[in-house]
Amino acid sequence: MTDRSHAAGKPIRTAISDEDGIDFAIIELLFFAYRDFTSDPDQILADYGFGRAHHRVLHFVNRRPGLTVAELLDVLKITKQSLARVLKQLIDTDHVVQLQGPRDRRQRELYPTAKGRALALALARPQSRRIHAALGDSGITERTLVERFLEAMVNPELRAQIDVGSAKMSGKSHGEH
Amino acid sequence: MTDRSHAAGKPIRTAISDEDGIDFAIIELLFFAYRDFTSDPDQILADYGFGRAHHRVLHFVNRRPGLTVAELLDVLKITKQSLARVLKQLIDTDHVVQLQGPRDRRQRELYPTAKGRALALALARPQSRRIHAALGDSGITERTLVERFLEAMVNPELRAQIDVGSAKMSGKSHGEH
DNA sequence: AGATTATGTCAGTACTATTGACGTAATTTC
DNA sequence: GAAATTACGTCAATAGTACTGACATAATCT
Repeated sequence: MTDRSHAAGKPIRTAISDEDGIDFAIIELLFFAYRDFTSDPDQILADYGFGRAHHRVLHFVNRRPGLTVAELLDVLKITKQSLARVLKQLIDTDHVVQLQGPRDRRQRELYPTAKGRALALALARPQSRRIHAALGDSGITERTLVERFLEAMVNPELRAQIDVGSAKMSGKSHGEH
Repeated sequence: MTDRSHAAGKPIRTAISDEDGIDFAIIELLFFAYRDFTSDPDQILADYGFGRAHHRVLHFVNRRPGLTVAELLDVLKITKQSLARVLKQLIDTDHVVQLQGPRDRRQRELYPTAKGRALALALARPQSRRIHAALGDSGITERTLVERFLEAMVNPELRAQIDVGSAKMSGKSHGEH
């Protein structure tokens, strides 16, 4: 099994480090940080028979109540078919409700129920605790620094999807002007 | 379809914000940042018929040449069966080679080939560019701040897996003393 | 009336992951 | 030296999340 016949390449024994100025340290840290960050809610979700997809839908429905199916697809960057099953389960279990769009009756505006809001909060709580602990541990007094870095990591053309201050989307939600 | 009969919960129309002091802003930013961060290499991987799992294996084999299968499983937090197919493909395509462990011949030490190293670099390049651009855009002069924050986001008991300075793991690799 | 839009749904597929079971070879323990 | 343990590989079955393509319905726009 260890034979490397048939012209296999020779093993490279030196670790990749900063060749070509690649920032492997932060690349790797992002992997570890995100891995553990998402592991928090995963255990709660398992109790409901839900997965990460449910979490993401629930999160954005709570953050932007009244968003339409099309808007949700755009934020999540998934297809209609992928969303269908997940959204249906959330509606069947009374975490999310659909309302006919007032202006356009074809649209379905999505809203959380009290149950859906409670679950969203329960899922966010351990994640928020982790963030606050991390800010404290790393001695970063200005959380703005982390916010700015993360925002700058997002594709420029997609930054419109973000509402950092949660102020832009208080009254009416989307694309109003 | 918009009937909410059978005792459905009432829609909540106010956006979740900072109730209970939950840090929704950073929670959401982490989602967006990671979504776009991983989208970079995905396109390159598609050309090889590979997925994110291949990328992760390739990354760690390059970062810690000579790690064993068991160590890799521990870092990735997946099962042997999940790794099997992915690793086999990387070996068959001559990106990774296995060598018999010198001390323990049951072990398979994993090393990148020149081909595997080249691919790892190609995958890391756009991610590194994004990170540097983000550090610049956000006006963070000290990259240490971001590193410290991300490291603090990782579960304390798992921080041993990280080698930030890529200095800890130069000569001998893993689990010494 | 006809085209377009928003949504839902069906069929088929792919990738990544899971658990459980079993086999083999090497090492360790007694 | 025999027995137990360890490291790895593999087979079978299953689940969650995603994909493409196609089609249907209702509402709106032209």
